[in-house]
Amino acid sequence: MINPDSNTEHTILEAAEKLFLEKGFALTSTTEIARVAGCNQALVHYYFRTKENLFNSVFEKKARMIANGLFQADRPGATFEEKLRLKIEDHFDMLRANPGLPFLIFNELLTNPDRLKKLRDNMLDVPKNVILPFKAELESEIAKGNIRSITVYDLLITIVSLNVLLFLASPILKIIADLDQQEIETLFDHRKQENVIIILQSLKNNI
Amino acid sequence: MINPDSNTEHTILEAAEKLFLEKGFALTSTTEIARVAGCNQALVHYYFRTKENLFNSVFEKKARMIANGLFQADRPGATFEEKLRLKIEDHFDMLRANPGLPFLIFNELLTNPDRLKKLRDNMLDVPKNVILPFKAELESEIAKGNIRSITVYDLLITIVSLNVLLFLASPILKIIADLDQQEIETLFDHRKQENVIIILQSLKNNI
DNA sequence: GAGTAATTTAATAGAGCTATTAAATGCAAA
DNA sequence: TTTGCATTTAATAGCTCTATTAAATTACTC
Repeated sequence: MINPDSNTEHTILEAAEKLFLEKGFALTSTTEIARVAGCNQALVHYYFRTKENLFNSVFEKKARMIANGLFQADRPGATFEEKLRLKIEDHFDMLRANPGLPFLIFNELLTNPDRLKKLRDNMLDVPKNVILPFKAELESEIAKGNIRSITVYDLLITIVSLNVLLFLASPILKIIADLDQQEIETLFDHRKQENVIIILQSLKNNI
Repeated sequence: MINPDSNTEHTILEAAEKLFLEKGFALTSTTEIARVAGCNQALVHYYFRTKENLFNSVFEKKARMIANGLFQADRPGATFEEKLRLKIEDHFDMLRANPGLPFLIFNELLTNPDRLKKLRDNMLDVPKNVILPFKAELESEIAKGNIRSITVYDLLITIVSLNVLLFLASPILKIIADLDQQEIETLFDHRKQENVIIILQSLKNNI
């Protein structure tokens, strides 16, 4: 075929992505990846040499996607409240489109300190590009007395906590509470609005 | 020694607990447990027969602890707000005393469906004993117009999200934001209060 | 169609893991 | 001191996994 973006390579990457997202790095074998991709196990190594390389391809692809999700196009005319609502909802939608991602990230970063340190070094520009502009807007609102005093880091931790834990826990919730896929989707719709309400209400100024 | 609660067995259990909490079931080998416990690898199997048994011993011990944490002694005189505050703080303190627990639970329940189903069957009485009494109080407050309309499940999801994700993410936060242990402890103190504020504010009725 | 390079396969080396076994050691009562 | 039982050790069977290799097959070029 002489590589018109080698279909096999792509198939392997997709199989790996599916399995890594389901079970993490350690519990996924190259043999299983090959089985899902419908090819010989040696081919996985032929295209990616090591399992580690293959994992990094998946991981970096996903990390890039998250980063893109954070660099949202800004809505210039909107009020702060409207901007914040959209930020929360965009973050929520990104997670909903990639529900296995929180598990993968937590699992790998917590069990593999090297990966964590490498990530930190690749992330050095995030504060400047993502956090600082938002920080300025937040502090302006606080100065105007529109919202209570809070750091941008606290607000971010709150958004991430409410949005991420839902997707992390939803496979467990699904079994424990015996929900079908339809009910899970309904829950997601509902929690998206609930998370917005919680955060907006929690910022109100009670002088 | 003829077993005055076999010290070796206990040492192995502690080593296993430490390692399982750090790295989960799959990444912890009985060889490594033996190394940390300072004994021969075969001894791990002599006392617990299988790695699975050993893991269950650790897991059940922790699960029992969590359950005890949920069955709080009630404060009969307190207002609903005060009771809720204490519930959030107790939950937070339990996690703080066992910061590795959320990782262990998520990791094992998400990668091992059997364990999840077994847990569900052991948990059938939790709704009745823990949720229902709280549900009654919550609905009474809503009826009185003291707080906005919300289900007890939403409130619980919010509490768990805010409290759990902090401890799940703190090892990552520690590296990314380059915090020392003192700064982490300060962050925990602060977030405990912040989580209470967020939840109480989010329940306010805005008629 | 021959030749060449890319792709795919089967086979396996080498490492690590769990669990078992048989033998060695420690201890306490008879 | 011997006997019996609990504990500990060394050795290893049997398995799975990653990665490599050499050989086979396919695709493309001339």
